[in-house]
Amino acid sequence: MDHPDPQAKPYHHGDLRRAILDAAERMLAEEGLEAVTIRACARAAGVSPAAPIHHFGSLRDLLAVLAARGFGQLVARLDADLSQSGHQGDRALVGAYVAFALSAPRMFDLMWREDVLNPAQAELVAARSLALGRLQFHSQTAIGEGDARLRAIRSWSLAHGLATLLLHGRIVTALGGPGTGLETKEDFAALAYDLMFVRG
Amino acid sequence: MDHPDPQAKPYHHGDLRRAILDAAERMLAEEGLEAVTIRACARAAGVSPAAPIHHFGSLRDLLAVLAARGFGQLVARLDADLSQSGHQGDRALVGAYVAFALSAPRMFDLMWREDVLNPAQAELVAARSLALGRLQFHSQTAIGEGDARLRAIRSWSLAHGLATLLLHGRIVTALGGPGTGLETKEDFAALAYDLMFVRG
DNA sequence: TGTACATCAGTGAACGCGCGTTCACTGATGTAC
DNA sequence: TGTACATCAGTGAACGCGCGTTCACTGATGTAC
Repeated sequence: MDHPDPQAKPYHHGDLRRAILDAAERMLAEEGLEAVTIRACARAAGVSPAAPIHHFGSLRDLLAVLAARGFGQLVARLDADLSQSGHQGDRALVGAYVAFALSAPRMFDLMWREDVLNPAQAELVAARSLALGRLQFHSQTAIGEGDARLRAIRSWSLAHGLATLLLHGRIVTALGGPGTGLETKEDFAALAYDLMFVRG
Repeated sequence: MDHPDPQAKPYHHGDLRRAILDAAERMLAEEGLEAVTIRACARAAGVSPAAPIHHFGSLRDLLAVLAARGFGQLVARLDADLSQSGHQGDRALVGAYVAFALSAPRMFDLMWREDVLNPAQAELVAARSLALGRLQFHSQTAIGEGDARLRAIRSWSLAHGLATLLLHGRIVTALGGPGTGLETKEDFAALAYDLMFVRG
């Protein structure tokens, strides 16, 4: 046979870095952050435990690169949902932000878990600052009174707080429940948009 | 000598449960969550590692009881700051909530770290639901338009999001900085109150 | 006031755990000439 | 087109780590009679 045996594992993988990240992302979503270890990623990719270290340097750096992916996904979602929202940018922003958090809860959590990842990792720094710039941009596309920066802080805080509390299940427990019309996370996600219209 | 030697460590401590919690709280504040281990608490209290287990059952339960303390402290702060705030309850609430988070950042973080504590621990369940009830109460003391429950969700989300983002240092990085008038966490804490007046 | 006994509080040695990381190495690839 | 050699990608065995928890135990306290 002059063609290589397709069963034979080649010594060089070809795209191991990506394969390891894919495995990490899947394990994060399905089994949680604690399941994402150097050794588990290596097992999932079929390589030795030293291979991920070779590509990422350490677990903290691997998790940072994974979180960078998360910020990239957030940006993609914001851009897709808000491309034609016009004046209502800051309102739609809250909805899109919360929707992202609910669709990838463990990734969203990881993105803020600076105790467990290397917050100075280069890819993460780049992806995060890009995402935060986008947040600021979208929050300022609305016409309204007041300091644009204040509006940005308010939109982001509201979105982040609502997303976080929803993921903890606390809002449903404390303020929702049967008969209240607020029973599922989806009810609250839909509500996110309305929140921006509440006047104090 | 017919009085007991004050140097001699008595076999029974007298108030070991409280002493362990005190040690845990101090280590949490000074060294971070990772420093709070069964063995470290035991060392700090001068007992064997099995003693904390005897009182709390497990590390997850110990941390839950510690978080229950945190919710108690939050309630105390809210009640103190808001006792005579009149109509502006929901606005002062955001300020008080953020001030608490900034004054005890690691405790605030622990209170929401359900991956690391036992969220069903009895003391924690009681303290948390008391605190959430207080939040709801204070957010509804203001006169204003709209659904009271929506207003409560908005106030709490805004407070929680702002507190969380401030603790991550992200708002200062993204939107503040030298020359912006928003440089320190204190600047932002003062701002929390103002945020409630922004109109969209 | 004593005594017997149940219960509570804490001991200290030991176990197993899977982990991240290191190390000297080998297999494979690409490149200069 | 071939060859020499540097560089890159991955191996696999080993190390040390402090941890949470268990266990059979002992010292101390309180209570019934």
